[in-house]
Amino acid sequence: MTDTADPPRKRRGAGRVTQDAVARHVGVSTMTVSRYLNQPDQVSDEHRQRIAAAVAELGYVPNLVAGGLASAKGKIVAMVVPNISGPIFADTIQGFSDTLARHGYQLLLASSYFSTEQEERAIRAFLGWSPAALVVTSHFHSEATEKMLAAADIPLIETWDYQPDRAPIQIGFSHHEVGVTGARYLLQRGYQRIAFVLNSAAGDFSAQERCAGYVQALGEAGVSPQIFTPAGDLAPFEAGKQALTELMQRATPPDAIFFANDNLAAGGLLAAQRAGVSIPGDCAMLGFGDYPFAEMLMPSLSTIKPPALQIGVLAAERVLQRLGVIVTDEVFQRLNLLECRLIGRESS
Amino acid sequence: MTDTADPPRKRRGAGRVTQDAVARHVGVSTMTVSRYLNQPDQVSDEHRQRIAAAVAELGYVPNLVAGGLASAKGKIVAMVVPNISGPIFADTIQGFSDTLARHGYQLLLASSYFSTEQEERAIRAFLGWSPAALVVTSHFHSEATEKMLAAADIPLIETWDYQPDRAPIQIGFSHHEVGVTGARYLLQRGYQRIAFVLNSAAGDFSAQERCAGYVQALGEAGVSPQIFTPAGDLAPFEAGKQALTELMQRATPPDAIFFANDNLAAGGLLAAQRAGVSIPGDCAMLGFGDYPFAEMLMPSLSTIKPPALQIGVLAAERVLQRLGVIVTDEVFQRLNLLECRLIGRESS
DNA sequence: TTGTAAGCGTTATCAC
DNA sequence: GTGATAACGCTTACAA
Repeated sequence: MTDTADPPRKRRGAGRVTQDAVARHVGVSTMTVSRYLNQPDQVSDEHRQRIAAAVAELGYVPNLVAGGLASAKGKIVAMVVPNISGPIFADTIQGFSDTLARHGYQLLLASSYFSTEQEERAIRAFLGWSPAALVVTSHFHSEATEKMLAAADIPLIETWDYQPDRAPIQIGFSHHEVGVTGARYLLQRGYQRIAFVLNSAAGDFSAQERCAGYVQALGEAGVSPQIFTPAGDLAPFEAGKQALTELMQRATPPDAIFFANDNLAAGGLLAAQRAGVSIPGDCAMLGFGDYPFAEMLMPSLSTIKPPALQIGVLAAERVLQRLGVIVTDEVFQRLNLLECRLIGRESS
Repeated sequence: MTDTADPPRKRRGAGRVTQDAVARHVGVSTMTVSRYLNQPDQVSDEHRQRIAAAVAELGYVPNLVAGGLASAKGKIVAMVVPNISGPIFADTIQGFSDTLARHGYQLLLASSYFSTEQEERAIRAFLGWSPAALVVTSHFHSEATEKMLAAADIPLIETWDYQPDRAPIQIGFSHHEVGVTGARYLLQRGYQRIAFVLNSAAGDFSAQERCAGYVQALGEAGVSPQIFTPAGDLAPFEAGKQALTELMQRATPPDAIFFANDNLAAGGLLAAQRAGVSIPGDCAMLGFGDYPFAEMLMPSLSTIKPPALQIGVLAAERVLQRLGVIVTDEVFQRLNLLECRLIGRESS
């Protein structure tokens, strides 16, 4: 005998196969089935096999909502990124999601479009699902968000940023260092009049940090910086065109340009070709981001590649460590400073 | 007086502010608070205001997990895509996520990498969260997946595909039509020897459908097709280079090439420049996808743009309609055939 | 190793 | 318009 009686028809969860159904099918209590699912070691061999068979036969799918409510912690992790499309964060999301999935955790995702208000809305909604952890981008949040995060008491990770003084887990790189690296690279290759082109989006603080690094490196080499700020209302690609055109018309045009990102650089490259400026002969170019098209341009674009995928993977690993899903011997690393990689191509 | 007594210290949900706390703070029952949240119309003005104040003061965040368990339907929608990064699906995810968020629904996301097995795993995990709806890519699923989906009894949407005969909601476009459109466009512009370059990834059935459309259109015009199949182990960009090199060495080289996607075309473009083949003078080029770099290439790439963002937005809208969140007068559209747009640029 | 009992925080139902 | 009560399906705590 396996089954006992028809379960009385209930009002809600219409016909869903429950743990209880499996338990009765096998002839054990629901706790044994629950243990089979969560701590199989504590279940006898015989029960393990019979429960496995029943699960398959009945097509039982554990109700994670009920489990989450009972245990006050669901196997779900929430992430807020500025945007999903766009060349920057997609790899981070991908790495994060895949690593989580491998360990049975699911990803709850929303985008903020660099608005702390939208971020706040997303986080408020997320917290309702009692996620096991929360991952955000950068350290810039609204006051209400900070309050919620403090009250939530779950692992919090800030990515694409590195603020050692802040409490959350930090996973990112130094934009300042990127500026230094790029500038030194151009200096080493013999360029003397190196300009920096800022992003047209005024809110891009990271770009300004990269610029500061550039200024420092040039200062150390005794070279005077030359910063170009595009009109704020232009799309980056157009802003890059504008920058190149205006810079090359100056009395002493630069012999190298460090663009705040690859979109700007691509615009610059195109404008250069149209204007008959030889790259890198007349002027070298360096971007940031290693967007997918960087190697497809003519000439291919030298750039600095941020560890986008690695940030996502590491964020997931730190989350899983904090949750005890992954166990390591090492001390837990709250601060994770990753490195960018300079990729020299034809444009420099 | 507002508060009554300290809530007894419970074992689990450590210190979380509950609906009950809000109710006691105001002096009503939890049901009134619940109604305030879900059907505010049924709550008196006075209570509405006092509850609103209490919610703000206490920092109450509704526990959606508990709500989901009680009502057997959470405000969460699950989506499986082949990949998150990559130029194809990111826009769809973005549009889907944003539209959902605007209506208070959250996105649960996973990627399948075109593996029905991984898709099955993701869907199994998702169903545990009783999502309000499920969105997948294409109609190709494992048997077990089909069974689960049938049993789940929630709105199911298949995107980036269009199979009128299948039961789920369909949102996509006709790849065959894309092939026809592209070929006719090239014919109209006077090209006579038009080649088609397939994708190097053998599993790309959509590309083969586009190719079939190309063959049909050429047949109707009395032109014989010329299909090039790259080596299967090459990355698309490299495959494109190979294709161009070999095609241009033939006795009668093509005067136009229709590439299965923009990555292939970009490779072809680069190889052409290196080989001194003038584009579009010696040979025109047409791609598919309108990847971000298409307009940045030299010459800029003519291509066919799929409605990626629109697919995502429409998927969300259909979900929300089916759930009754959005109400329209029109009859519900189960079949949604969208159109691609041909973007003529310098390469043709 | 297994079972019993008591919640987890919300909503459906029905009564007032 | 409001409230009492009983689920929702699972896990924690404790007992055997």
